[in-house]
Amino acid sequence: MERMKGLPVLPCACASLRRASRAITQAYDRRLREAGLNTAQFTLLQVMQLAGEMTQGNLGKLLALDTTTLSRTLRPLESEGWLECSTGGDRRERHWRITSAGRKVLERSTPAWVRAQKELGARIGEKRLKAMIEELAVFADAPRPRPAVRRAQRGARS
Amino acid sequence: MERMKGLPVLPCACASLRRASRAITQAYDRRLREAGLNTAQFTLLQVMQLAGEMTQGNLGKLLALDTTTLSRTLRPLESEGWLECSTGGDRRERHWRITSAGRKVLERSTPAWVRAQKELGARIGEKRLKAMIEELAVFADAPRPRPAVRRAQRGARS
DNA sequence: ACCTAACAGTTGCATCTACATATAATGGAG
DNA sequence: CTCCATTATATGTAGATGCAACTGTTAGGT
Repeated sequence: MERMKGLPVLPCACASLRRASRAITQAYDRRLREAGLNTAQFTLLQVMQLAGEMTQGNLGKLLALDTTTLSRTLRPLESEGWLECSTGGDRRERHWRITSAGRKVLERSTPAWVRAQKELGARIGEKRLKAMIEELAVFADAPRPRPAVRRAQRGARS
Repeated sequence: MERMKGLPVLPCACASLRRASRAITQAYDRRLREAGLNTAQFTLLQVMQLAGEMTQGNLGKLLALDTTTLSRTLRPLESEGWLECSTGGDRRERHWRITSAGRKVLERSTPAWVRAQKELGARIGEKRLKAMIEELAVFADAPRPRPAVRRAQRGARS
């Protein structure tokens, strides 16, 4: 009674997630493209706007993104002058924040994002969309990056 | 009452999906790595096993993957002898199917996949995981690739 | 039969993503 | 204070992903 047909349910949770992620990303990218951004860039700006200053590592944890990935995806945004960074007391850390230019780009592209999200909400149902968003946060949090195993990896045992 | 803390809910459905997708993919990849595969490859084998022979285009629709992506991700699997393809009556099409070698690799790696999925189910709850998988199929289907707009794109109007 | 639009897949190019490894900075044990 | 494990980030390398543009094939209208 929900849908006559559609894509088959995949047995693998990960494949299901990746498929949906690709499908939705394509839809959002098409909208955001009008604003000259892709989803990854828009997300970084939006999150930095909401979260304020953050270290690169914490941003990675927040987005479940490898720090090494951020090293490269943040650089273009810095070059554009949308984000900036400075070192804190700990000189290893990079503290990132959005600039006023970045806020301007974010504002300018937000209507495209709203449109994408509204279109999705219209198809799925706003309530259902909201439920999904909240559930996804739980899933993103579920697989902790293995607290064990890591340290004894190459620690000189000899 | 659900969880004391965890990752914050993101406002963007797409960002939520992408974050969860990255997090879960990393977990599955760690398990599948023991078997010498990554999630994308395992998914292709698993789907081809379940779906039987398919054209590249239909496989793309099934997985919400661009055909051009499949052109490249399928090639290594063909080189390994895990998938094979032939042209049908329509000589444009490539009909793909899993080989017996592919089935063997799939069988060999399935325990690692089961372990990853079990671990996720243990954290989230089996019921909740199942519900999520089903809901994700609906989401993957939601954003049809805009039937209109496309054809009149570069059609010689002059 | 012919012509043209639509279609299936490939290739060029760009970005995202992550693991292994390297470098620099910190902090705790002695 | 010195040494070494840990931490934060960068770089090398490699795969996934998609769009634009291209080639070859099919089908429909004339």
